[in-house]
Amino acid sequence: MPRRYWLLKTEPETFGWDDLIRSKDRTSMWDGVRNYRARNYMRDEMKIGDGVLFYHSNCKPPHVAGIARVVREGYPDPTQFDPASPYHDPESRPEKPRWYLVDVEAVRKLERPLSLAELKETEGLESMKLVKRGMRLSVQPVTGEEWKIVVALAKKPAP
DNA sequence: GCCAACGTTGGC
DNA sequence: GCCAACGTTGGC
Repeated sequence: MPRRYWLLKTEPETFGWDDLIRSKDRTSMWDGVRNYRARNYMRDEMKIGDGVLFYHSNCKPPHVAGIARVVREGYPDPTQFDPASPYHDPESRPEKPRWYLVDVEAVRKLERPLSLAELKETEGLESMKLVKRGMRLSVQPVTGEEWKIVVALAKKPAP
């Protein structure tokens, strides 16, 4: 089974790379995702050991900050059952949960942040979902080739 | 099941 | 702050 790769978007104001590093075991639940396609990826397709590009959105500039990995596979997002949580979903029942998540663990920070603008200009990433306009999905598959290019790009000096 | 209205995302 | 893209809602 070949390892797969993903990109997870997060707003650094809400939960950023430094928050993941400060988490116990540098690991966190990826909670609060309320989109069915993203849910399906986490519930059905993300496997232990899969690589994750940790992407900061809604900041200046938006960028990939680090590399993480999946350490626990799809299970129900507990925040959906918590009335005090902003992610509470009153229509979801514990016997038939609507929302799933995975746990991710920080692997390492990139040598330098890779801005969206730079990724857009990088050869080989033209069809990466992230660089497509209007791509809002917060959990995206990344191809092995794209992963290699991104990891190698971070080792090069900033343009 | 269609689709218009509306809300959210998120880069710019 | 703007606005394009896109998901969701709800009337029919």
